[in-house]
Amino acid sequence: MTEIPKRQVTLDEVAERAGVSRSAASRVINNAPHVSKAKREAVRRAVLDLGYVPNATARALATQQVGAVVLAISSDNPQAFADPFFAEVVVGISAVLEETELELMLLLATSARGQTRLEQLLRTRQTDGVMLMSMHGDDPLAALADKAEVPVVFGGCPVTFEPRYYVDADNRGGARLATEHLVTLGRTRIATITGRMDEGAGTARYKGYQEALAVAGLDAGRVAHGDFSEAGGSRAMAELLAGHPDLDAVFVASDQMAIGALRVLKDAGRSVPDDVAIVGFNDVISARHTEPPLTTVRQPIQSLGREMARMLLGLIAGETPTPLILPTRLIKRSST
Amino acid sequence: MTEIPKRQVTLDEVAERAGVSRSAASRVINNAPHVSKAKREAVRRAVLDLGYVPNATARALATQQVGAVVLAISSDNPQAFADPFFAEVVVGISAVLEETELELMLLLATSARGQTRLEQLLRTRQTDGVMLMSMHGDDPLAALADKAEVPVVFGGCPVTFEPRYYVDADNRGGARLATEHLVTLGRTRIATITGRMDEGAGTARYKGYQEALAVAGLDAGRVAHGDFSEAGGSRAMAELLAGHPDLDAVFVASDQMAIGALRVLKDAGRSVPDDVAIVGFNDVISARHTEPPLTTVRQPIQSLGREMARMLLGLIAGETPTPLILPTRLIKRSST
DNA sequence: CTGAAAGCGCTAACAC
DNA sequence: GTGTTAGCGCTTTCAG
Repeated sequence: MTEIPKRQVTLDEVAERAGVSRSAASRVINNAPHVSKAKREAVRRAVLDLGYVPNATARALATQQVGAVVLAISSDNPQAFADPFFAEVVVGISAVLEETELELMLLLATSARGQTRLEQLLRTRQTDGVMLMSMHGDDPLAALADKAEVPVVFGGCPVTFEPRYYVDADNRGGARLATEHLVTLGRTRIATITGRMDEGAGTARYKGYQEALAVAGLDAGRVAHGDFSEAGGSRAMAELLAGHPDLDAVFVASDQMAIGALRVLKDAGRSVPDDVAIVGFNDVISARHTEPPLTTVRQPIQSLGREMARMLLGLIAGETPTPLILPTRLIKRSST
Repeated sequence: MTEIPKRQVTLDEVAERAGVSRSAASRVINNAPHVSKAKREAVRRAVLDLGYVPNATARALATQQVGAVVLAISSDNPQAFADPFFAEVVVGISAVLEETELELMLLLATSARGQTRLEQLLRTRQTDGVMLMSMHGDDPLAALADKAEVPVVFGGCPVTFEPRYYVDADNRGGARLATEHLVTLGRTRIATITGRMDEGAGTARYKGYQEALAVAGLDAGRVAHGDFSEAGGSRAMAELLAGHPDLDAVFVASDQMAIGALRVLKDAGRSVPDDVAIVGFNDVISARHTEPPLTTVRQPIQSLGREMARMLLGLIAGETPTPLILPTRLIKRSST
């Protein structure tokens, strides 16, 4: 570990030390052509000796490229980000970005302040690109983002429109998978607890449920709406039990809600899976530890992050990527 | 929503539009003194008309302040960040930063590349400050960070040294609380599953366990080491059962590990809490859904994030904060 | 109170 | 292959 230089070492110092002009030094550092081998070496040594690291800000100002992209979560609820889901997305994004020179900035746009910040980010190109996850349907920022000059990739597809660039999990397919599984098991009175219907994931999963039942010729009328939260799942399950006491299976649009539903079922004296079979969605860690362990649909969350980052990189490089739908698959455990 | 200006609007344009000099415009925007009320107004209007937003990069170059701080997670395991713990920390940090002009950059320094990046960040003041969570004990970066010119706040206290500035949860106190609770319940053969002993949280919790047993005059010899993971918890529990079959309680240093331990106990035919009482640590969401629900020690994770951010802000402002220990408390559920 | 001028550190045309 | 010269957009002395 070399000593820590007190002040910023400038390119001029490197050039002087190496006995070359500043432009030569600059060329070497950005390994551009038109520099003799000798000077190249001299500059290299000077860089090492002096511990030179280019000033990113100055470079950004000169090149008009910021060197950073932002992951923006636009939500009306500050706690939304606490969902382990995002941590996984971030891991995926970060893995891809680590191989580039780009930094990752995180923007939790929940207050009016944050929203304004995100808006400015989109208007003024203070970032090289943004990955946006918008958590409620009528988010005006989402529409604005899709038209912004700055490259924007959506994580998940908003319910109100289809963005130019996005990557999403196959929510509809996953839901169909889950529901078909219930059908295969011989269940005939299959209910569903939906997620928020103003989120793309919520509507898509509901659609998948309907499709599967239509194909099987079964009634898709046993529906209660939740909000992806555990408490919401409990509420919806109670509602279902009251309105459709005959149900023998439930496709629940998220594991969190399934956990809530499980408790209500238990309190009502219905055994899972004997009386009622349950399938969740997401395969969060706790899905393995419920009683009984939850059959659920797994979506490749880290891949989601990775692909978002890759798509953004492509966009920045001037490519025109096409939207990407990531496959989901059924994880069978004992709740069915 | 005003129209989106195509190009960057510059300060000069604002000045021209307002009919004042650039310096005057600049002063208004940074609300510095020495500007007549009339010009102030004119500039304000021009800003609004043109939709001017200052170029952060240029400003950063001129002021030598980046306008961004970084949260760096230094770890040997890329998956470490997937722990919901971090998501919560980020929520806390973000809440504080939202009230400032500072952006948050996220650096998951897991590969050699990331490590280098973090190192450079510390050497060259390319950031206004860093919050560092170092996930393994002998991290050379941690020591380097503590001596860096850049303001650095630690999240959690490393084992090898005490940083100048850090905020941590009261791990030792929490562990003592948990263990004392077991003592109060009349348990006398109390074992522990520790976390990684190269992390501050691991050693501190172990120390708390030892202290509580010393005070009670009980034997603190029933120890197995885990690594904070669920699988590690299972392994350690099996080891404990083999070596100390007489145990009647276990203080487990994390909920994840407790979940693993619970399963092993169940497989071994020991009932919880009748045969063996269990206390975990962290109060993660899944702790509420284990069978039986887990008694655990809650630490204020979001506060941890908030306080880290506040401390960093103080440091940047030139203050000299003192380290902060956040209180923990026991959450009683049915596993004890 | 006001404006001109000199940078911040780097890149990129442009002539040689 | 080489160095000189303008900037990038903003802040900040410094005279007036």
